[in-house]
Amino acid sequence: MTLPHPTADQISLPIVLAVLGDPTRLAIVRFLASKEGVPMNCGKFLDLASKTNLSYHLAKLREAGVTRTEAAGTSRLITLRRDDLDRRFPGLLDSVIAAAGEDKALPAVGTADTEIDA
Amino acid sequence: MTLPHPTADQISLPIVLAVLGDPTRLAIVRFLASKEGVPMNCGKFLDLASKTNLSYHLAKLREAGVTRTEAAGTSRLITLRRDDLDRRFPGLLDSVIAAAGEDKALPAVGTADTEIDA
DNA sequence: CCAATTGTTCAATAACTTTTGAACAAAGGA
DNA sequence: TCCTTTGTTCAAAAGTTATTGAACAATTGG
Repeated sequence: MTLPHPTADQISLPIVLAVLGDPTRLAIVRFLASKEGVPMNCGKFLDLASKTNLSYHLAKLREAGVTRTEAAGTSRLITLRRDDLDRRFPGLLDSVIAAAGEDKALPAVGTADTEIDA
Repeated sequence: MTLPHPTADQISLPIVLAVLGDPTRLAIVRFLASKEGVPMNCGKFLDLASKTNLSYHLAKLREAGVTRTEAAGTSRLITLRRDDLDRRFPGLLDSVIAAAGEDKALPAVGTADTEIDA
């Protein structure tokens, strides 16, 4: 039931970078970061990709150690592993998120549909 | 003759992250960062990959805007585009390089062969 | 129990990336 | 000029990643 997650020291920098290098996953992470503290389920990301495809990308993020996924009834709660990432790679997550904000080519985080029912 | 490089504002975050997510390219960037100021030609990276393969990876880095490549006789001078990257994505390059230093799974930068003839 | 909700798995496919060797090109020194 | 050095290009092969739809599983509410 409990899904496999790497421990903090198993998190690999190249894997984290490669995982964040995908625009869909970067958008997921930005959205998580913009709502830190608010529990997110997969459905919250449905405007970013199809349900099946989200399952794939969320698994990639989890396996890389970027997110934590916990079962909660029929839903899953997805959170950023900010503590682990900050301990392991200080400043990295913040600079990536800030950089994403600076990249005019990227869509703004938290668009219409995803905003409802916060 | 002059190879194509993106302008600073054409540099894309997801592309930079994806490019740095490859272990060979991350090693190249770490090596460049450890020798900033010292002009590097492709041959300096020959312990990281074959000549042909290096040509491929160095082109990726250049096209992403991470490095600059200038022709110099029969050689090419490769430099990190630190100024452009820092202006565009403040702190990102430094945190990636620092993170690479923290990642015990990555090989140490600047190994034997690459050290000769600095 | 039944139905709805939420998300996963599977197999197929498409698309991209990496790696390789052989052949080529340009510059510079003997 | 010829040879060496340095690096590129090309086509092929191998490997990897992303995307899709159909089928499945688990939980919860009626």
